[in-house]
Amino acid sequence: MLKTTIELEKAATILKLLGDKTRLAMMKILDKHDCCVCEFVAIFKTSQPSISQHLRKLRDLGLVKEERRGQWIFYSINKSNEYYPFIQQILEQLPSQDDKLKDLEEQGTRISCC
Amino acid sequence: MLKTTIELEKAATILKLLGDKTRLAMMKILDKHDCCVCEFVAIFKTSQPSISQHLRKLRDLGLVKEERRGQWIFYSINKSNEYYPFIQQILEQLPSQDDKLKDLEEQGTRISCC
DNA sequence: TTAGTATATAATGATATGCTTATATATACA
DNA sequence: TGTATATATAAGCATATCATTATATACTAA
Repeated sequence: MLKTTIELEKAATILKLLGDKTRLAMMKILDKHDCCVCEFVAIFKTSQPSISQHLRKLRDLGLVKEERRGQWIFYSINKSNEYYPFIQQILEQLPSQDDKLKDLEEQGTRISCC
Repeated sequence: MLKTTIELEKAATILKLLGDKTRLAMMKILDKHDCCVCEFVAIFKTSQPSISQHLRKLRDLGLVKEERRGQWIFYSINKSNEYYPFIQQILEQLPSQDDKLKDLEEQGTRISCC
């Protein structure tokens, strides 16, 4: 168990952000693998702008980082964020979302860009 | 670390519920002490209906239980809820809210009903 | 029974959220 | 340069959320 505590209001802000199934699944996936936007678009049944908007919210709080690699923009968990330990403890309790990525690989979608 | 995992959609629902500073503080307080509604009304700067509505949401998901004691209705954490371990790990990382209760005692407000 | 206290619920309104469509920007490549 | 691809942003809309005020219900005690 972690000893550190986190200010309650800040915790509420983070939990609210994680309290959306798309963002929560994104964070769970990102905790293990970097991903580009097109992968998320393929994984979740929603539009590209919707994915971008979710990522922006996560980025605005510093929970994820973005990095351009050529044509693509890869997102990764920001492990140096001061709230990462708090978030990680939550993510650890969630089932792996690797099956979602695996489905993409089988479809060949993941290989197309990443 | 807990071994159990929790369905992702259910986790998102719970996190969304906890993603409100009033409800999150309530849960943190309830994790240590039972409380009646009038205490919460005194602690938080909001109306009694607002408090009741927050408690209803927590109750609807089975996160808290209510118990009438005469004129008052006491709320307590529902430790037998299947998601309690998940919630507890989150609450553990938050700072104690005992100061809020202490303030009430000093004002004499807590003693009035509880 | 009546008055007072504690709590819940209903109705309403302001603001937030999350999606969609349309468009802008940046890169890759022929 | 022109076209295609990847991503971000803007605008608009439907729905959700959270507070407030008003009212209903339940219990207590005179």
